[in-house]
Amino acid sequence: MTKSRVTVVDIARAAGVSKSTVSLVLQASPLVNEQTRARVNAAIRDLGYVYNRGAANLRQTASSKIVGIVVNDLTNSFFAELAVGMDMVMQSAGFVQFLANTGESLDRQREVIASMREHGISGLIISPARGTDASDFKPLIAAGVPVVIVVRNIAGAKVSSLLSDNYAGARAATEHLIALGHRRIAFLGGFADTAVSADRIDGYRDALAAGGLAADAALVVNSAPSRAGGVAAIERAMLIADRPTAALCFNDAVAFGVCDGLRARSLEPGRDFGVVGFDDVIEAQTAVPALTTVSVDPQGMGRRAAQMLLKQINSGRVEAEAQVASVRLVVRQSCGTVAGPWGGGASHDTIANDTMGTDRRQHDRP
Amino acid sequence: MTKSRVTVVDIARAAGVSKSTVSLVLQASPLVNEQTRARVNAAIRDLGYVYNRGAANLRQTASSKIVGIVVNDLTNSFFAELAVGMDMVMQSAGFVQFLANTGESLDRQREVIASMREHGISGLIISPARGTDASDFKPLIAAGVPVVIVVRNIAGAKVSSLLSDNYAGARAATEHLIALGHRRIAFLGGFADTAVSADRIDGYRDALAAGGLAADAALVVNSAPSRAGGVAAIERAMLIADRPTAALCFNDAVAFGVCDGLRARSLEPGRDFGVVGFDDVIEAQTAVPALTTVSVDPQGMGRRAAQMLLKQINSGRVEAEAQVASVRLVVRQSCGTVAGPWGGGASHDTIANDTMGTDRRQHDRP
DNA sequence: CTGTTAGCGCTTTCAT
DNA sequence: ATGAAAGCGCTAACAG
Repeated sequence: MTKSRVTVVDIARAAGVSKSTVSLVLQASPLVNEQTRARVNAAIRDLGYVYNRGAANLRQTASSKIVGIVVNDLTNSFFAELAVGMDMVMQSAGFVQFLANTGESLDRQREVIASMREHGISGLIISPARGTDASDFKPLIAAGVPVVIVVRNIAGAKVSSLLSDNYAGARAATEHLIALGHRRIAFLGGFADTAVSADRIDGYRDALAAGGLAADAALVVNSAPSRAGGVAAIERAMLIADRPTAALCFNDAVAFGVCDGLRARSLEPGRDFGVVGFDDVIEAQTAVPALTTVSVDPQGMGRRAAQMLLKQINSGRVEAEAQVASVRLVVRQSCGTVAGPWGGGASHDTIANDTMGTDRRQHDRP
Repeated sequence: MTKSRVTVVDIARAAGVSKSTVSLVLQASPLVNEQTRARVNAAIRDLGYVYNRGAANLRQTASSKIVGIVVNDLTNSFFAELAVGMDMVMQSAGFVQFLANTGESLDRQREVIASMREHGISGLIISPARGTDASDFKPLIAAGVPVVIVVRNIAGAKVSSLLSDNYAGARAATEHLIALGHRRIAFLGGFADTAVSADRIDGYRDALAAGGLAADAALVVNSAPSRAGGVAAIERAMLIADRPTAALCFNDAVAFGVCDGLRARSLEPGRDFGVVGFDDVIEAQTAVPALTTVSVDPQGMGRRAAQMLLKQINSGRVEAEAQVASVRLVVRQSCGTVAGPWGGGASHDTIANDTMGTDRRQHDRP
């Protein structure tokens, strides 16, 4: 019963005009008579016509209004927020987005990128899985498809990237803990083989050194960057003979886990033990009042990445512009029961509002 | 420098065959000689050919290997997990997915669905924004595009749906609190105008009635279904003259907020005050040991919804099958410091493992 | 302002 | 087992 498919020619016939006129109406061309336009639009409504972008795209030289977004762990609120930020600007720009989660699998990542290419994406934003190689983006950029790498840096990839200032954030956080009088400060969570982790640990170490504190390798404990990982990490950290009194956590999930673990030992995070999280998520800002975090505003970062991509798509130039997202240390006012030597002070105080360096080189598109 | 675009005809020329043969190779047809196939594949590799699914789809009668996923709040971990579950089965099935976040905006939802249709999705999974009307899906189903509604029921929509058993979950949770000796039990968080909220409140009320407890309207307090909302809700609840001693929370985010709020008043959730959350998220399972939750396994639900959709896409029939996802009450072992009259017992104990009703009616596709 | 004509890259009979 | 030709739904010249 349902007609096979309503096409331009159907509506052309119904409106008593030719396909081309219909096409012009569809593109809101000013070259068409008001009367005809009205008749055509009526026919479109009556017949329930839906525009076929696939066909249009085949003919047109313009790009496809589709972008791809690939993330390594959508389960992590940080990436969910990031995706939401991208979604906002992409929707506003009339784009629709493929979204794929790799779960850190390089195979899935490769498949998914290939698939997106076959579907004609005109740009890609990716937070690469661990172990991603710069060469994985070669074909894309060779084909003139702009790519924006976010969150994790890929050395040697000649594409745009947007990274948070992990070194500065970790350093500021550690200095904050030192200023509060802590001498045994742990770095908890995350895997050592990522650039993100390396940068944060560098910042942490340099702050310790600058503060005249020795770096004890035992105080750096790896774990999954999850809440469960945080619980495990703090438990291992507390086994050390000379226990830490504070910790910088790889991310917020780890920090939450550390808080859980502390409470299980009757320690109050913020009073008895200093905790600083990383990769702050919006909602968390109202949630754990005693927790200090290094905030990177994931939604804002997502929006910015999306804008970087759109700029390239619209200009037709693929660039390799490295941007660093600013990062700020947020110290929350401790609430009610929690009060002690630290954390009782400023509310949402910005300690460091950091760099936003820009280093651009661009190559023209062929 | 980069060639305009490599097409089948280019690789046909390079391999010394015709387009049709190349097409056969691409479809892994057995009708083609091993030798030719090899030459063609070599050419494909050499020229860096990428298959154009848009063009293929235009000619082909088959469906598009693209599905749409629309959620109302990706910021909520529940939906992020749901999306991850869907992503898994869609990727495995060789599909790629559009994902859009509506943020409860009906306008955005309409735009996004229209846009996805124009791009030729062959199916849609949607967690509808508040206020979505059944008629919004009419055009889709009229066109033979299968739709699966998840999480929130839309009365009168003649499409498949997958909902969790909110009534049974809320009822079991409330009965659990009653069994622990609570007499003043609040229902915290969520907006009254959603079916989800209504069902949960019904389960809560019926459990109270069955337990011989009066339903005090003051004990039901609405708030945003977020962590911040939970803090607000518990604060309002504690203003009541005859205070509650326990609460069933609209979702996990609210429950976390309630815990935050309790701690701010020096109350320990689980010992001093009974808290039950809803919409349990995987990671949370290891995270808040003292919290009882009604678990709906969002990833599993996402996988199941995706399978429902794929079944319809592959069979070419659009059905209207209502499924109810099972729900279970999980009581976690209280940890360390927390010990008291309740919650000190079983770990991950399944109190209610509920219905999985299935009611199917199907209409043939035109 | 509107109609004609010619493809975009692919699949698909139908011949060979 | 392979080739020739037609056409999917649309846009882009170019005529009128």
